[in-house]
This record gives sequence, C-alpha cells and structure tokens, in this order.
Amino acid sequence: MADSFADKLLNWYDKHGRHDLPWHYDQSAYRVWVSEIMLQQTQVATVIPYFNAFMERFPSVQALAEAPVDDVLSHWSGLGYYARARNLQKAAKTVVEDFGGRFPETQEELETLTGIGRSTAAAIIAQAFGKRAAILDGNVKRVLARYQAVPGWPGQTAVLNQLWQHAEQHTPGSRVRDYTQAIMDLGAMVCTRSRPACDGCPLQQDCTAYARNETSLYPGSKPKKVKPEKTTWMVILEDNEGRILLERRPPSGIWGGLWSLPELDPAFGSDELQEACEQQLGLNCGEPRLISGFRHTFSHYHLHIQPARLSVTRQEGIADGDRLRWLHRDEALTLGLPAPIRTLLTEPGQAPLL
DNA sequence: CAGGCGTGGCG
DNA sequence: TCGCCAAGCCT
Repeated sequence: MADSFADKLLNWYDKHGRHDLPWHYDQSAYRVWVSEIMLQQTQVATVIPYFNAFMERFPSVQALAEAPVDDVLSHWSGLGYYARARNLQKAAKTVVEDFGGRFPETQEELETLTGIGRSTAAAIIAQAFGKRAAILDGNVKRVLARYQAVPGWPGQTAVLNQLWQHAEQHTPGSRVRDYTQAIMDLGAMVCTRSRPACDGCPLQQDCTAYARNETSLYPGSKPKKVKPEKTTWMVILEDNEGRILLERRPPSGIWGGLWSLPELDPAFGSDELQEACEQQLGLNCGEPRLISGFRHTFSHYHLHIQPARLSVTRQEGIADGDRLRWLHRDEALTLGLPAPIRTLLTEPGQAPLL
C-alpha cells in the first residue's frame, strides 16, 4: 500500500519544496556526491557558493582526481571539516582508477569510498540513480523522531537504529528523488529544531509529538560536555621583501593539510618570543609586536590565539619547501587556509598592543 | 562506543 | 557574549 506519509510529503514538496538548488540542475552522481559531502554538518546557504566554485574548478571526477591537493583544499578553505576534502579527492582517485571513472551504483560499493557512509550512499543512489534508498541525515532524524515520538539522543545506537527503521519504512518505491529532497526540505523549512512551523506541516495530523504538544522534546539532545580551553602563539614572520612564513599542518588532526602560521608554545612569555623564533626556526628576528588575541571555537575545544608580528632580517636554514614557505599576502590567500588565519591575514593590522 | 573533526548563524 | 548545533564519517 502506498505510504500516506510519502504521499502527503510529496504533495507538500510539489508546492513548497526547494526545486532549484545548484545541485538539482544536473543530478549526475559526481555533482550529487560533492554536494552531499559538502552538506555534511553544514547548512545549505553556506554550501552554495563553495559548490559552485568547486564545480567550476573541478567539473568532473577526473578533474578532481588529477588536481593538486592544495587546489582542493583551497576550494574547501573556510568550509571546515577538512578531512572531507582530503577524503573526497581520495575517493575520486578510487573512482577513476578502480571503477573506470564511473560511480558504483550499489550501497555496498559506494560505502567503500572514503567519506561515504550509509546515509550519503543512500542519497547518491536515490538522487543520482533514482533507485530506492533510505537516507537518515539530521533533518530526517528530527522529522522522524517527532513523527514517531522516538525518545533519546540519536547519537545512541539504539535510537539511531529505530530511526533507520522508520526511515526505511517510509521511503517509497517511486518518486524517490523527490521524496529524498522532500523530507530534507521539510526538516530544514518546517520541522526546524526550534519553533517548528507545525501549522504548515503536511504531517501534522499524524505527528505523535505534535499531538502531545511535545515537539521540543524530540529529538533528544546530546549530553553536553565542557570544551577544554587551549592557548597558542601564532607568529606572523615577515621578511624584508614583505613575505610571510607559512607552515603546512600535519596531514591529520585539526586543520589537516592546510597552511597556517607557525605556532609557539604558550609557555613562552612575550619577552621570550624573539629568541624562541630564532632558535626554533633559525631566523634572525626583530622585536615582537603583539596583535589583539582572540578565541576560536572548534567542535571540541576553544583555542585562544595570541598573534604576534616579527620582522625577519635574516633567514638561515629555512628553504621554501613542502612544509615551510615564504609567501606574499595575496599568494598566501590563494592557499587552503583555516578561517581565522585567513581573517588574520586579510584584516590589515588590527590594533598593535605593543 | 566515544571522541576527533570547523565554521557561522542564531536564540 | 556564549552555548548550541547543522544534509556525518572515520578511527
């Protein structure tokens, strides 16, 4: 029997859904895939300009596979969760080398590609290939948790399994493309986290949470933890030709593979910075000039960044290379930079404190 | 299973 | 100003 859940949702989608997102115009597996990766933990409005620029630069999976990794990261700069970009290119190489440039069309094979999990694989199958597959992203979790009044935080396996079961149950055999977009649109536009617009919801009369006037209880919230506070010096070392020293971050960990400023142990006092730079980097530096510090928050900790400017009069033992590079400001800004570093290099001086 | 992994908007 | 959290996946 046709699921009335899907029918109601599709009727609503035809009138009120989003039909003109950039990745809707040409739903090739490549475009759907890139959009799905960008959309992981990231809102549509943020993704749109990144998606358009990315497609312009990497129009095919082949183009992505053969691009320098710095190009890929520079197009991800500011979007966050940079492992997504590294995994994206790794998967592109796999598609080209192991699958002859054609995306696999089964859930199982798609999930072998790094960065593609159960929900992303299903989204590709439904949206690119038009085959039945159930997705379960944050929007769908919220819609289903309320509709079925599923208690608990979806991060718990038992809760997640129940939600997957409901997701599978409601996914129709026809119009899967539209259904997949429809349930995400409902979650994003109507069944929002706070103050859901239940009066405009096509599922209102069958929604358990609504009937109980308890929409705010679903889905259960994540147990909160205190984020640790960390501190670091970041040094803007500028040589006599106006070039700045940048350092590539290790391939994994925070800001993995991006270009950032050299960091120094926060245990150094401002009066020890000059010597620390000379010793650790083999430079001859002038007096440090402190710039206003600021706090940057990651998903799992706070980082207090204390920047300092030092002029460099002599460079010894520092060659342009894979890890350290002297670059002019505008050259630096073309690289994959972490968001706060881009800001730091873009905004002219800030007020010097010392 | 729990923790790592960004950033910007919003209440 | 601050905590929460958004189209998750990997280790």
